[in-house]
Amino acid sequence: MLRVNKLTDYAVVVLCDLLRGQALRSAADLSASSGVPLPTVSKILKQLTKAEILQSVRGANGGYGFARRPEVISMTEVIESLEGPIAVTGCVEDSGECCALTDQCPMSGHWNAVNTAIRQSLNDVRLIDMLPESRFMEPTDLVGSIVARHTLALQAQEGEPNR
Amino acid sequence: MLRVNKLTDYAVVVLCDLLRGQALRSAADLSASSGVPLPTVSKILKQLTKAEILQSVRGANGGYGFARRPEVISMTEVIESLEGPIAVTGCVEDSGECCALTDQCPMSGHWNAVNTAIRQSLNDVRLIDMLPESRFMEPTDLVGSIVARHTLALQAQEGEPNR
DNA sequence: CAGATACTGTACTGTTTTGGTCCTGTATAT
DNA sequence: ATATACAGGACCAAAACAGTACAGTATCTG
Ligand code: FES
Ligand code: FES
Repeated sequence: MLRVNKLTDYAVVVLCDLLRGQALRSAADLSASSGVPLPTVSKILKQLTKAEILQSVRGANGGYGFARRPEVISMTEVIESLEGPIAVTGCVEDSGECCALTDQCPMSGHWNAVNTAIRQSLNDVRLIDMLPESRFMEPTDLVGSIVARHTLALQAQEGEPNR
Repeated sequence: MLRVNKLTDYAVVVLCDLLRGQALRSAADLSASSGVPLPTVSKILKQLTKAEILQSVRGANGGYGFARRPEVISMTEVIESLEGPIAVTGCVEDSGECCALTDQCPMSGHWNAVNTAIRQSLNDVRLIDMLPESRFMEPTDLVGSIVARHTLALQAQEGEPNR
């Protein structure tokens, strides 16, 4: 049904959890507060880190935090980091394979239309759009406050507001 | 990777095949000309018929044809007919279930944002957009000619240009 | 009416993907 | 040193999927 992985689902839960709270939270901590079992949370966090959505700090008092300001993170990135490039079929370019009927296939690459359509719309949904505003203050202040808290807490280290 | 079923993939191939050719084609015929094995094609056609995208005629000289003019068929319909309602997670309304963490879930239903985003963009892609124009004439004439051929061939029977 | 054609519905099975867990290794703080 | 935490990868059970098969029904041809 055009489903997103369960892991991706969890990822958003965890990320939202991380969005309000200390800048650095351990996997165990996030597991407890989100209800997702530790090994699973761990797996997710590792992948998000590799995708440079999160950053990690090892050792005692270590944990995970956002690698950049959360409001620049789109759902495309979150989804792609958990399940690889968005490619509705094998026939979409840069996804290697083509379907078994390559030769006679009447529409080489036309799935791209569908694909880019989806990707496009996903780009417009940001991670913070998944947050229930109710738990914060006025929507208008929402972004500002999160950013403030996190960018402060993210003990400097960089900026790269890429994209 | 947010993949669509392989069956859905095939469905589009077959539908495109059906888009150029007689109005009524048997499953065997479509199988031969598309390269997709008969039992599989059959399965697909049955589902498309149930979704009222195609219509079927039983008996000798029977077969499948479009149930309505092809240019009003969106990819949303095609996809949904093959894999049920588009619902990226179990948490989307009218898809029954909610994820295991229902109670503490920090964003009840916020996947809806993603969901409608996808559905919206999919609505803008029509089946005929999947056709390789190259096999026809000028893109400008494309829609018109297909429509002409098929509406003629569709031996009247109705109109319902719904949506 | 007989026989052939072609769709309908459903059930079954092998394969692939996914979800979830665990274990070994490495980095950091106290 | 030792405890804390992340990193990476291997592993297995469960679920979803792809593909096939078959018994049933409708319709056309002659
Ligand atoms: S082989 Fe690429 S669309 Fe079918
Ligand atoms: S329980 Fe519905 S979003 Fe998690």
